[in-house]
Amino acid sequence: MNYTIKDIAKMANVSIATVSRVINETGSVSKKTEKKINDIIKEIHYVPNNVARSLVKQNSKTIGVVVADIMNPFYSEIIRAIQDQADIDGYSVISCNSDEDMDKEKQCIQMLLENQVSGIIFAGGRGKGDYYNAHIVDLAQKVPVVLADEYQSGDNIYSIVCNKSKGAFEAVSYLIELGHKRIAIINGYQEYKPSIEKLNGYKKALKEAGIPFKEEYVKYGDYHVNGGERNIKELMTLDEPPTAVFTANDLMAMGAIKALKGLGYRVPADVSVIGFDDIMMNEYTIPNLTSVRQEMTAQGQLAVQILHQLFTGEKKPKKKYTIEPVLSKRDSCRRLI
Amino acid sequence: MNYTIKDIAKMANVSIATVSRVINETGSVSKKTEKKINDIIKEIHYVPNNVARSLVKQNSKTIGVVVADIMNPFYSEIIRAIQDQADIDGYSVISCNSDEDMDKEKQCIQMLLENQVSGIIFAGGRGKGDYYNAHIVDLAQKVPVVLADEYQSGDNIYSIVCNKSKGAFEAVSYLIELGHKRIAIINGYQEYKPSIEKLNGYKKALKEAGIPFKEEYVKYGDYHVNGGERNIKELMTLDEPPTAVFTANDLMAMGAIKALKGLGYRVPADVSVIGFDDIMMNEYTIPNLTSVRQEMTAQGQLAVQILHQLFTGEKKPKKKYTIEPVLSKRDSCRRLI
DNA sequence: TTGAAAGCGCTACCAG
DNA sequence: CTGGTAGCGCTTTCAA
Repeated sequence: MNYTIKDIAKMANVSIATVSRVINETGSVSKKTEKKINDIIKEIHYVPNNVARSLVKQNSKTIGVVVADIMNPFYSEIIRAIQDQADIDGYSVISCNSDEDMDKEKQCIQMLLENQVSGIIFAGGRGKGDYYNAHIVDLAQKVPVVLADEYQSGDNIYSIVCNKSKGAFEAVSYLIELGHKRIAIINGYQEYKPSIEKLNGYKKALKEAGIPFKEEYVKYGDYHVNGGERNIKELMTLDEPPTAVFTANDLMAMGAIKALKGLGYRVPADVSVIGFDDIMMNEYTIPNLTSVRQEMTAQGQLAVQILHQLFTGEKKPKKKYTIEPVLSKRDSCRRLI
Repeated sequence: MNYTIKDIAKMANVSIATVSRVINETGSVSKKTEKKINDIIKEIHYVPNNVARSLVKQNSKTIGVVVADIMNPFYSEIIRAIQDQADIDGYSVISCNSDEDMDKEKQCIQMLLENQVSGIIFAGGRGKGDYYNAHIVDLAQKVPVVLADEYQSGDNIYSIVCNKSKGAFEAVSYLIELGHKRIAIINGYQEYKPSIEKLNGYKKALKEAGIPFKEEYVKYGDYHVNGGERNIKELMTLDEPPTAVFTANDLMAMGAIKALKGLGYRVPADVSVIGFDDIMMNEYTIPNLTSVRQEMTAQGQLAVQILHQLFTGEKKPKKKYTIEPVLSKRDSCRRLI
């Protein structure tokens, strides 16, 4: 059986109002009764009922999180950061997976709303354009929304974006610095906003170095290992196969490395590879993958902080935050000899 | 502003009781009023307030999950399975990370209890012995507890364990089958129950094959990459270095592979390596790691099903379920020539 | 410094 | 088939 403040009140011969006061340290209570009540609380291992509290306070102190797939290391890291920051700021988090499926995403949102979450964080993988975001704009009328790794304008919507164009630019510039001129890109879904940005960064780096852009060095994959394998194989059959390749995420980079080794190329001796996202796994692969880091931890923290600022009103958050990418140099790139 | 059943009642000119009836499909309501109410619900996008419902029903339909670290791929997979199954059975899940720290774990539990979770699932990484589990036994008086990948007796506690001894036995037997005789083990924390089981399986396999057990082939690591690296380096300095090594988890296997390559050995040509857990990452490493799979997905599903059976009373769950390990053969082992 | 009481949104029981 | 209402555990206002 679970004790309630009513039980405590009876045991201490005071009213429930007084008990509530000492639990919440609100209002004044005599030292004596305070001690008595606190002793009882300890003795019976009283656990306050957050459900009741949420109901009366009209505030659940709970944050909802929607990600594509919690098993994907990219999202695991964001979720972990969100949970840690939520812990610090005093929120619980309920999370769910959308698998980038519209219906599932709507189901997630419904579940979170039913649970009266105070705000919802969406983390990545939803850049399917305006149509896709229409329901987010609606949602934001009910509850503040934070988009991590994506931008959407609208009332009550806050965005955290990573400068992907710059990330791509730095990655490709680094390859150029290493002496590479035949640099390919295995990009993400074509016409997908992040892909466009990455392509822009890629082109800009080439342009600044005076290297002509070649359409045949541009491929599009599906962010999975297979996409990396398939595309690198095609690239290596070109008359002038690339000596370096930049991929839109790390899994495709791994696929590329795998395929290259299969074809008898050495990485990085023959071909340099650089990925995007910098998932934890990169420290374990062989060779350790050089990658563009999007600071997922910072994004997750910031997402919670934005909501917290909103709830407490202590600070008015910006509508858009930009996180600068960082190049994590490891062992998969080498100077062209 | 959020609508409540009161609003709906007013709009439909009925009592809130009637509205509640159509929402929950309980009690009889005339077709006509039912339609009227349902129309209004749709029109105003009514979202039921689960917090209020939980309070009166004394049942939150929420499950709490405590894992060591959601970023660890081993746990991500369990969490994902838990979330999927919870979705099917109609529960929300609140999860938190303990980092295998006793205080943090207790904090997690407190948070979950405050949120009135109907049951709590602990997933792995807590096999620190009876002392460590004392508070779990207490907890189980308040709420049913499921331990995934661990056993603990006690009232209201349900366990799912993987037969680790058998897993180790099969792994080592497989190496023996491939002709290896000098087989080392890089185990987990010494005196840690899973480590003891794995060592037993290892010994049993050797014994059945008539291969003498050698103490010098037994090492203990910390489940991290470094542990694998350090230990394999020591092993390779032996007069008779092993031709195959079995590690207690996959990260140590990766560390071992990395160190072996650094020392100039080829994997699997010179040394075969086999891991434990079979995390998703294994499909991406080079070579793909052969590993003992613990069916985390099945464990997560089962954990939720146990709770569900308990809540509905439709079936009395067993106190202990055993999941049989499966050897995932990949590319990191080769026949000894 | 304290208590009584209203009420958060909902379910479930009892009457009609 | 429908409505009135008690009450889930708690916070908060108003009085005392």
